[in-house]
Amino acid sequence: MRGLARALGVEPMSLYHYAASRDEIVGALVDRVVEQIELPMPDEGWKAAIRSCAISAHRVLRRHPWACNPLMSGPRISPARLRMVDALLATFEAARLPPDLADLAYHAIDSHILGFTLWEAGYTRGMPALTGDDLTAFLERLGIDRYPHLKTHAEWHLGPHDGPRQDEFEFKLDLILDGVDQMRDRTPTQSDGPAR
Amino acid sequence: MRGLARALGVEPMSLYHYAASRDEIVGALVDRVVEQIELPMPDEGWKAAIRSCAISAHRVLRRHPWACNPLMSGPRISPARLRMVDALLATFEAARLPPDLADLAYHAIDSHILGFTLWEAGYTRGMPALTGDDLTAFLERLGIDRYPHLKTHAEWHLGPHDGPRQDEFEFKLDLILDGVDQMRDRTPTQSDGPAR
DNA sequence: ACCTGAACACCGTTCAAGT
DNA sequence: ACCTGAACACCGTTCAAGT
Repeated sequence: MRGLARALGVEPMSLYHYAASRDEIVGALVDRVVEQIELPMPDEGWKAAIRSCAISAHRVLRRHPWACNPLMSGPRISPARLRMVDALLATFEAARLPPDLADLAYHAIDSHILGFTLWEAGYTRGMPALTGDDLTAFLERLGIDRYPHLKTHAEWHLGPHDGPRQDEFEFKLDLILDGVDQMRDRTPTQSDGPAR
Repeated sequence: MRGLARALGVEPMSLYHYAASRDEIVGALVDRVVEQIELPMPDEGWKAAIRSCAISAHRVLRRHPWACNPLMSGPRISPARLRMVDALLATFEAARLPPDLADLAYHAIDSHILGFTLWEAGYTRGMPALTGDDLTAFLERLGIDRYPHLKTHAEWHLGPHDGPRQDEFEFKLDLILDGVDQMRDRTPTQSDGPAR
């Protein structure tokens, strides 16, 4: 509040003429972020549609990590958020997922988008570009020798990992999508035929 | 700080004789939480071991949701945390996962535990035991009719879901574990034989 | 060694008073 | 209508001073 007021060249209390509370302002800002997420395009198949929407959400939220916590805590009833939820559910429905599987899949995707992005933000913030020497010194200081497998893992990280690293968000996303896809094949829909 | 001091019947500044900062106290409390998580037992197979450790972590963290954010943001170098990370990596190593897959799997599990639990906490906090009538009124007020698929989904939630609901944490956890397992089978290890 | 009073630099927010 | 001064009830933290 005070910072925003200063940026606007105004006293903090003036803000309360335009917004009822800090939460209202944060909620509006979150909505501007969520608006930027590309909605799933149903004509490319449900998996590809969900996939590109999730990747878009991740890319957008990575630029605004502060928005993850407001989105996760409390019922975000912002229009953009509702629109996105509706579009995701529409995609599952068009794919003829049975409602209980659609529910599981939707929650899995939603929690992956928000949870992973927040986890990732904390992770990269915790590792502030430590170069090799600083990192080894850091590791020594906290008694890395008592954790041999962690040490091996850290040494592997420092070595030359061959080839481009797989994107971790997409890795986990595909595990979810492929798993749901397999369950969909095993659970026949009401019409009992493949979705067309 | 002030609340803790009041609970101890002491002035806030006295605390700084025992701890350097608020973060130090929070870190110590987080460690007491992480200590309660059951470590993976290697003799039951890597999948079952990781699975029961993750479920234990979820159960513990669900009782202390405030610990998720401190665990995610910043490098938690607490002993219990390091011990758990080391045990997870040891399990992947014993299963002869190639290091790049072990890295992906470990991050997927870690982000699932912390990210999902935090997501879940916000979700259940946002839905504070709304009974049917309150919820329908709430839905009407925010223009649910503009989101038809969300409306269908909400109505399904209100109806009688047949059978016991699958645990969502375990659902996503198994998607990760099974997916990693399949990738392990496709990627031969150095010794080129099945892990014994 | 252990505790505290006074103080500092922060928060979000209210309300009556200004123009 | 739009802004603000003064004030309130909060934070975490420091430091010199108490016992």
